[in-house]
Amino acid sequence: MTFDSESLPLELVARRLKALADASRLAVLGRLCDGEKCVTELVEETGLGQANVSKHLHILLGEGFVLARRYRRNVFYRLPNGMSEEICAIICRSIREKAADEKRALARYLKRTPARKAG
Amino acid sequence: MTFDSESLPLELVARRLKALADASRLAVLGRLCDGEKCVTELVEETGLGQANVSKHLHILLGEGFVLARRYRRNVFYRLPNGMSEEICAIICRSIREKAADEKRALARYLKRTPARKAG
DNA sequence: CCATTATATTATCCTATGATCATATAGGAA
DNA sequence: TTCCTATATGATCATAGGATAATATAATGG
Repeated sequence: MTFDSESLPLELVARRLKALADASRLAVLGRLCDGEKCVTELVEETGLGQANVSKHLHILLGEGFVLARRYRRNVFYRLPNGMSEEICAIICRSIREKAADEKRALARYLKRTPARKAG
Repeated sequence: MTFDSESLPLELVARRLKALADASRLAVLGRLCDGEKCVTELVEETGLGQANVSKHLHILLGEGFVLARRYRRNVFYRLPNGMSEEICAIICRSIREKAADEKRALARYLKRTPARKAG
């Protein structure tokens, strides 16, 4: 089956998706699209608290959405591959398609029921 | 940028991902891979409570992961397109790759430090 | 060693979310 | 209408998850 519920526990899949499904973590990943960044840079660029960023990175690291290396006092994080971009591209596309659908539906509706003055 | 944080609010993307990121909802979607099902069938096949299934379907519907049609007393739900399968395929693949990586790492480790009797 | 900087961790609070039970609504048959 | 079935909704509870502040740990320079 497509969802692999037999071979892979759904809990695992859900956990991995959950790691992505947070606006702050998406913001962090977004900043890492520019390239490797240390925690302090991510804190500055996202406006999130340091502890907060650290924890989000921990979650992302645990699910393999980022890689880390230490250099001197800094820990640099980076995107390991195209996985997260791939997923986000799908989601973004689906949101745009839905918005387009709703726009068309609204247009049809307005065509049926002639415009009236607002208020 | 790859994550589209400029053009699409990350909250929207996160919300859509959250709708997928739940084992019960993945189970429901998995059952729908066979084809259209009514709520009662989904309740039987997943073992979840009826109210529970209804609510999960509501969430999935709201984010466009399922479509619904009423026929007589039943409401039939179905998958609209390949979106969710596509995402789950990526996640499943990434989990398998991670598992394989960890297996290789363990093998290397065992090679370095010779086996000892357990306990 | 101590001081400083960078990151991680812990404790806490608050909100969001999932499960369950009970109830409401919708659709159809008698 | 009344009854039955199918689905949705509301109330409640328990738990998970995110934000923050304070503290701990790690790395380096003096």
